Amino acid sequence: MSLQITPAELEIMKVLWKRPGIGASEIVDALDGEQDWSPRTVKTLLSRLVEKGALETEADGRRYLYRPTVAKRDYQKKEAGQLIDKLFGGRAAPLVAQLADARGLSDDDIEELEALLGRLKQ
Amino acid sequence: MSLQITPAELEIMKVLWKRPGIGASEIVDALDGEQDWSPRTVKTLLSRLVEKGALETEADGRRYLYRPTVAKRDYQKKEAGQLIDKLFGGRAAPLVAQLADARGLSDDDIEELEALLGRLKQ
DNA sequence: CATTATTGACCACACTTGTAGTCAAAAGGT
DNA sequence: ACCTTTTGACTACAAGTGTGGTCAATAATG
Repeated sequence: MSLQITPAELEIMKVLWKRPGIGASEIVDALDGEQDWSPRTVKTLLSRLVEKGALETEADGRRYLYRPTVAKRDYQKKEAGQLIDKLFGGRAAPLVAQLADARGLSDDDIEELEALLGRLKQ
Repeated sequence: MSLQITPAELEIMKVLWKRPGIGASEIVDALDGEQDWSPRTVKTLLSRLVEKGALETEADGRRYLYRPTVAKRDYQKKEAGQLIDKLFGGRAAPLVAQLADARGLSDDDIEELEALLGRLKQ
């Protein structure tokens, strides 16, 4: 299962990661302000996501409730891994270095990372 | 300049970041083993990259020499930034946490990151 | 010099993606 | 019981993408 989620589809996934098990109209509402999509467009994206296996449906009368089949965390992991394989020779450290350079890590970030590294070293 | 480089095009860019200023046939050779593309395909990708402004050309007799207009480093930065904006709420630390979880940082990675954090803290 | 190989310009074509329309069934209001 | 609204199914269609072909000019080679 390759699970190729496009940027537009990802917006739908983000809504459903936050509130799994809602129907199309709630998704349209949740996207209001974020994306300016016709309800038709949202429907198409939902169908494609179901077709791709990224969402599963549960019948609820005349409509479906949608729910991600992939945890957000797993998807993030996969994407992050792909990025470092694609551009950073498979090593994470250079990526972090670029991030630091690109946008500056906040003090909070730095502390969080130090704590994380501490845990990794046991 | 939006500079949207597709995955196939990126393979060409990687070759040229390593050896800027070479011609099409050298690129085909360099890709041999990596990608199994016909020379025609490589030509098309080169044209599109030039069209997009990601490469500049220098005439060399009957052919062109190609050279990236964007440094690899800048491109990496942009991509890393896009990823964390798209999926990690704009914060770098969660990304690093996922990486650590996803593929385990090596001892070298950890050391490198600690040194980096040390520098960032002044 | 005649033939062949290489190169950029242009073209092709199927698949994906963003964005949405049509249609028919069903649900809900009056 | 009708009319309207909502929903999923199917369809559309242009732009982008992967993959490669044709063609004419030119360089290299016999």
